[in-house]
Amino acid sequence: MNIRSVTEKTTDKRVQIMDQAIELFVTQGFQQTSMAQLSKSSGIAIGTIYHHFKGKDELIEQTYLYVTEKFGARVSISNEETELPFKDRFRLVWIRAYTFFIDYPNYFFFKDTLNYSPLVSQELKDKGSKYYQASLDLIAEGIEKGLYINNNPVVLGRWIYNSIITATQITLNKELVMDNKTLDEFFEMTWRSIINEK
Amino acid sequence: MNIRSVTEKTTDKRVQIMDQAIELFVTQGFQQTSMAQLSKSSGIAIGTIYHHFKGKDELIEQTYLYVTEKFGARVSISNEETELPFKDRFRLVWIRAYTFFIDYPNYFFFKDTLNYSPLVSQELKDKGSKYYQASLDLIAEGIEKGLYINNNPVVLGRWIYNSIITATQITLNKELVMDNKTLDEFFEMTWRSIINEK
Amino acid sequence: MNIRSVTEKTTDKRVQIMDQAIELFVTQGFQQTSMAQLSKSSGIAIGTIYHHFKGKDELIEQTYLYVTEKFGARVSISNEETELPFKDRFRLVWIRAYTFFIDYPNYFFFKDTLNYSPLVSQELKDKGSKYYQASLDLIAEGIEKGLYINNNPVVLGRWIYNSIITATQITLNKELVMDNKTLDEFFEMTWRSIINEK
Amino acid sequence: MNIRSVTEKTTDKRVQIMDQAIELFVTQGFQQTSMAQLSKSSGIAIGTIYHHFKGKDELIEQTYLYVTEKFGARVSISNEETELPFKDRFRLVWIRAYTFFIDYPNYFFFKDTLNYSPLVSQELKDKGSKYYQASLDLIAEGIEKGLYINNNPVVLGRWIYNSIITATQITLNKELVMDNKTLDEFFEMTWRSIINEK
DNA sequence: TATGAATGAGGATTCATTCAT
DNA sequence: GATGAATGAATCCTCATTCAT
Repeated sequence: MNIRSVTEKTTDKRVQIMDQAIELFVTQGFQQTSMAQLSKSSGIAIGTIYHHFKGKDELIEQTYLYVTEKFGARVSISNEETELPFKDRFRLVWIRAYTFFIDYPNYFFFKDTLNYSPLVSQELKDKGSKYYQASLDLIAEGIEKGLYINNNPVVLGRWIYNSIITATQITLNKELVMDNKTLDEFFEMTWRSIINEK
Repeated sequence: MNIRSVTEKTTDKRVQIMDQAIELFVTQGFQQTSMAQLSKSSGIAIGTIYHHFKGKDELIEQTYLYVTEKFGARVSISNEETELPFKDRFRLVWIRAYTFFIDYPNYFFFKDTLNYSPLVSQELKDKGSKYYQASLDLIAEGIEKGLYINNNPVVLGRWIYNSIITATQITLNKELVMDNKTLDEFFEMTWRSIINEK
Repeated sequence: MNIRSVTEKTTDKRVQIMDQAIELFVTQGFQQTSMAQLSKSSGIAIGTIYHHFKGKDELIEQTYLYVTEKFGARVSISNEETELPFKDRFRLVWIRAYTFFIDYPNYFFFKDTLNYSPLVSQELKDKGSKYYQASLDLIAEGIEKGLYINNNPVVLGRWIYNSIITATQITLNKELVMDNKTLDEFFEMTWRSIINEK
Repeated sequence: MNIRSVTEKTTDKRVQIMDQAIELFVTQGFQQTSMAQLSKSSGIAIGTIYHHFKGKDELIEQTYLYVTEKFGARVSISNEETELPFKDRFRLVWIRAYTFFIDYPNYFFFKDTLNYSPLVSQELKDKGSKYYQASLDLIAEGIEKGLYINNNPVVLGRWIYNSIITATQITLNKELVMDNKTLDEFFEMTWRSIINEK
């Protein structure tokens, strides 16, 4: 059971740098975070940062992949769960994505900001999407089975992802106390909006 | 019939500056756009820009209000339309918001980017929201009438706004040819997800 | 009698910067002279330097032209002198070039170093050579009249220029006391090496 | 017959490093060539380079001596040639210096650039000049015999060296096709300029 | 109002050198 | 000897802002 990872070989420094970078990026934004500040607050010499990452852009890109990989790991379906009914698996993934973001708000803000930034190329997004391929397969499965109203995978992907984002934003902004019941209502809102009712 | 406007007093320069600013902000981002470049590409001396706007931050804020006002103007319901059934008015607003973004992609990107930026304070957002108060009232009306499944105005507001954003993104990214039928399906997807079915 | 000049419009700062730059470049070399040091020693803010010159490279280029122009002005033949015999005019130019370098040793070192540097492109050299076009014409005149042994203008140009450089180096390095008699011997050495003796 | 050499003890690495260094220095300049790049392009770890040379300055100095030694070896007069007439020996040395530079253009550019650089101290130049002592002796011999117009060895040394440099530059810049006849004319131009004609 | 030269703090990046393995 | 990760001072350059005209 060999899990390949971007961070696998990394003993220390690389991950240390990225973890601190996320912290600062999220708090202050990309532009507002200087490499000097990252160096100081991580306790790692600025030259060392440049030894591990070609420049600020590469640092951001690598950090994006690092976070996306963690996201993908959380969101996957285990072997035993494969047998569950479609809606249950769908809910599982939806809820796991949501709880991942709630557990790691920084990762959420980091990822969310990057989606609206030219700092992440389409190429990089595609590379990152491999980490949560299983979730994309789930959408495809529904299309094959003719479960959805709209059968365009891009539309569905965005729509579902946006629903998770919205739930997360509301929770993190404390605009609503998100207990289990409310969360499930939210999920049902999403489900209802895409599924063909018999 | 007094229409108050951010741009009212402005004869020329102010609007010229903001229009060019939007162009550059959208193409290059806020940080990447320097005041010097704005001066050069607008043909207005840098000192003059500072006569009209205290600084870069104020320029961004004012431009945000300028765009938001235009958005609000488009999205409003006319007097004659007031008598239409709720769903029709709801659809009208939804479609108008969508077409506004499609007509002015720059305004869309500008607004969308700012939502994820610390450059716009909550205070400013609240100020801007007055321009599309009518749309918020529409949501409130639905709540009063008990039409929705979920009655939290914040959740509803975000959810609906996100649905418009998603449709716009898909169209502008040319991920889908958005003809009238497809667009209406998209609207129905949104409507179905929030409305209490009898 | 309108003399066009690179430095014509310049009131102050541009020339101040270039004069100080030459001083530092000659003493320390191009790479060893930082823009910060130039700013400090000239008393001109670093931003101002960048306001007048796009970057270090342009500063060096412009300074090269500035010096070359001064060189050209010194080396030219006045109207009255046009009537002098060829050898006298030739000597005039040779001696003037030499004394220019002796009067402005910094200009000499600056120009000499740049000749062996990739910092000055061929294009720029050609541009600069316009300033001493009259001297090049003098060489051409001798070729037409069949005075030289070797009739290649490039060879002649280099050879003559090298003779001036050599005399200058020896004088400035104080390897020899260069009185008028010695200098004239030096000139004759050059003359003899290129002229067809009847 | 013990020939001392800078490169004598060197098995491999030292010379490998210097050869690659010359390549880079000539192509890019001294400052533009970083030790890291030298390490990468030579395939020798940066730490190893520092084992063989104290620092960058020493590397340049040693490389200067390495090249100067090669130059000296080429330019020397063999035992059998000692009996030749003065002018023939003079020509032999002049031509050999020229062909050395043509054969090893990199060595030429390297040496030529360093002559105008503060990186090589007078002390080092003197040290290097031992490698071509025989050529300097040839000049002295001419002075003793009263062959020259000008009897200053420094003037003569520079003048002659400059003549070789000029010929080399013209050839390498392809400003002239340098066949044997042209080259000999060039040599005669030099000879004529310094020799007392009976 | 309008102009644009002048300012200098701050940012990204480079690179010679060291040292533990 | 050989290696290359780690260091941080130093460098070039940008840019929001001011102010005299």
